[in-house]
Amino acid sequence: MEEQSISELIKSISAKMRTQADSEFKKHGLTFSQAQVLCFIKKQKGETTQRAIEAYLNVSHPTVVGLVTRLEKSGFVTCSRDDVDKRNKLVRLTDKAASIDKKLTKSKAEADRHLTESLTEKELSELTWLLKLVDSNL
Amino acid sequence: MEEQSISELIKSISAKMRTQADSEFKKHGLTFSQAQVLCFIKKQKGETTQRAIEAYLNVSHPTVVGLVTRLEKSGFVTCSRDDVDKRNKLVRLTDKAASIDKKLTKSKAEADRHLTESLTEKELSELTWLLKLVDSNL
DNA sequence: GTATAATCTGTCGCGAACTACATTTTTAAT
DNA sequence: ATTAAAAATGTAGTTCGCGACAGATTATAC
Repeated sequence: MEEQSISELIKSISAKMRTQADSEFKKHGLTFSQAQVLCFIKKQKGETTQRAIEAYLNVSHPTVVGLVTRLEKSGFVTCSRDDVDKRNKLVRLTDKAASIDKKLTKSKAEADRHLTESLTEKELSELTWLLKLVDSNL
Repeated sequence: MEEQSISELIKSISAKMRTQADSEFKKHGLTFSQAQVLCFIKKQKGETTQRAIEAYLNVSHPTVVGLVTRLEKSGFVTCSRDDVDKRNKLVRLTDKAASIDKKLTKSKAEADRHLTESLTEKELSELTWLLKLVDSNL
């Protein structure tokens, strides 16, 4: 209980956060990771490649394959080959995904709010800055 | 790239950290989570229950079942029923686990060091304090 | 003392993440 | 132009994490 290392702390927070976020996104038939993907595609104006998702999420490519496959199966995206560069797989939002976009943004904000509700504005910006520093050096 | 929320930051750091830690512990035939379990049992003087592991790691009980099962299979722990309270499953370190104990502690410290090498002492203690605050309010 | 509730463990099915290996396509080198 | 390297995706197999449900044991309430 008492002596938790920084690695263990981050792991613990991350796990709890994901569990709560998953439960929040379950309303829409999504997980936190899947919602991240949808929001990213939206930012890319509705179309992107798996490689770009991989770079954004900082995960390995087999992970992205799994995410996109499940999103396609549940009707949130459609996929096709890029005719210009056939290595690329284009991933596009469906109307179904576009229609819940605002709710997703709201749920994401809610997840963040819940995570940091015990912090003051100053503490939050301090924490954000420190985390970005750690992240950029990994 | 630019606007990463705090939830996404923590997720990203946690994933990278775990990947690097897993690779560090691979030398001993272990994962980061498994090493956490072994270190906890050691702190409990070599014997504990699954329930205690669950509380320490902050994970669900099916997760612990899996961890303990795999640790047993690879010979780091042995299990038996508690005769006093037959609901409890006692988990004990084997000689094999005890013999690498110091190396594990070292590897854990190394994982932490790597995670925070970009921070000053002051920043590190500030970060630790903030993370503990967030964790305790989840 | 018996019924009820709480506790601990187990199983099932799933999502997400990894590594390692393979395939296809494009780019670069010579 | 051929060959070699790089890039994007796919597959197989493993671990870790979850929720939901079930079983066995202990504690509690009455």
